[in-house]
Amino acid sequence: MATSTVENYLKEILVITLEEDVAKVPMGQVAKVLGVTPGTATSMAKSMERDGWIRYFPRVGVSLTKKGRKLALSMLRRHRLLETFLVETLGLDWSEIHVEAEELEHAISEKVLEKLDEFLGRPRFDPHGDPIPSKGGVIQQLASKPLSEFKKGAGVRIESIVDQDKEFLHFARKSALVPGQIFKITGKEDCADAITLKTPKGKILNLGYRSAEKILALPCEA
Amino acid sequence: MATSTVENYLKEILVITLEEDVAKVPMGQVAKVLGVTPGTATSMAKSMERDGWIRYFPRVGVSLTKKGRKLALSMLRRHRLLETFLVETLGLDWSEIHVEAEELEHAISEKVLEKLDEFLGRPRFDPHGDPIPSKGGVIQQLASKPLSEFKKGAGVRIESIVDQDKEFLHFARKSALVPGQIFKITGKEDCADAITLKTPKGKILNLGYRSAEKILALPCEA
DNA sequence: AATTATATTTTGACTAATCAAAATACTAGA
DNA sequence: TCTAGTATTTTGATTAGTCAAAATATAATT
Repeated sequence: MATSTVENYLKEILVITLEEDVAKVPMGQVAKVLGVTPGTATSMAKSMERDGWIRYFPRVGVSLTKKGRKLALSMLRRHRLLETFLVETLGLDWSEIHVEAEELEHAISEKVLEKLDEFLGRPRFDPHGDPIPSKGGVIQQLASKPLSEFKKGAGVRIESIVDQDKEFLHFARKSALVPGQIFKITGKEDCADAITLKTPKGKILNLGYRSAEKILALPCEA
Repeated sequence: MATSTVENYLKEILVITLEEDVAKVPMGQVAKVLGVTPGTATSMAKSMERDGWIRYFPRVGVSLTKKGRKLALSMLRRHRLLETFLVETLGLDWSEIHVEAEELEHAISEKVLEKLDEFLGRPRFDPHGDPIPSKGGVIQQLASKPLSEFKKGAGVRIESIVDQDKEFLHFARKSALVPGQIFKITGKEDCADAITLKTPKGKILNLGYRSAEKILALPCEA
């Protein structure tokens, strides 16, 4: 049985490998996303390797074993289903759900999760637009990319917001930068580090690259 | 901030003081309900006293401080609201909800709890019939009533014995008719003026109405 | 290649929670 | 009152998870 600390480590390692498409995650990064000192991450890596959750390559990083990946996917499923529940059923604010789900995901049993999934109508995407892994651990990977990588004139549909920062999420929602929303990229100035978006209704929006990188989108008809 | 272990100790101490109407709970009982060794309960008592959750009287027992009682009531509220949710909304089986709520109660925030309460229509009793403490920490005590007034099939928990007659008290104790004891009413014959009770262990007990009127009980799960 | 900077690991220490088993205090019966 | 039995506390040890700071390895720069 994994402790909830172990569950957190596994989930974060999975998210990094999915997002950055790397095989091994360096210890520094593990320490950073989990908010612990590097030494702590190293000692956790050792005990998690001892228990068969991960493989640990000294001075290089860690990767998930089959067993570890399975649990990590289960945690991601819990997290995203809970976020969906918190928004859809309880009406919580978008910006609050991450923290709440972070706690609940360790306490909810497989049985309750299944009931919840059924109650929610077996959703396949969470409120951020991120895919919810199936019960069997299959996760649908989207070929979405940051807004900053689209060309001028392209039509895009927002898929997800990468950043979990409360203020940024709040701003995003205020600006209709939410999953499913469609925009046209009307301007792109590399020198000015700025992108201009336009909604189908004609509303104009300006974003810096720093922000545009945090918003993933798929190409679509404008 | 209390750890979830501390939350569990507080909640169990509260439940005992409510059910048995005592001021101090002996360490042996604390150890038993929490499933730990007596030594563990003692050392927890000391550290919880240090942190102001309880008062610890060596060789006697513990009682809740104002701060401890407040948190204990909040835990009881969480627990009972969650049980209600699990039964009413997700349709879990009655026999499963306790264990599930036991885990979730430590992970759910005040904010989510309020939303859940609202979603459930602010219920005042949980599926077992136990009262749900209000947000402000007020718990409605159920008015107990004589055994003779329950219906056949009801689950009851003995609250008190009205009669002070020595012989009757002796008989009551021999028959396990003591506060806290749980029975199911398996038979009720108005004509024969008789009630049949059954303990969880299957022991059968017959009482006449004259006696049944002297025993006060609360509804509870059988 | 030598030096500097950065990332990682080690070491030693700490807290919370637990157990087993020995020691102690209390209680009830003879 | 003395003793036997029960309840409680102590003691010493263990595990998980953490930090700070020193030590070490690797990478980058001159």
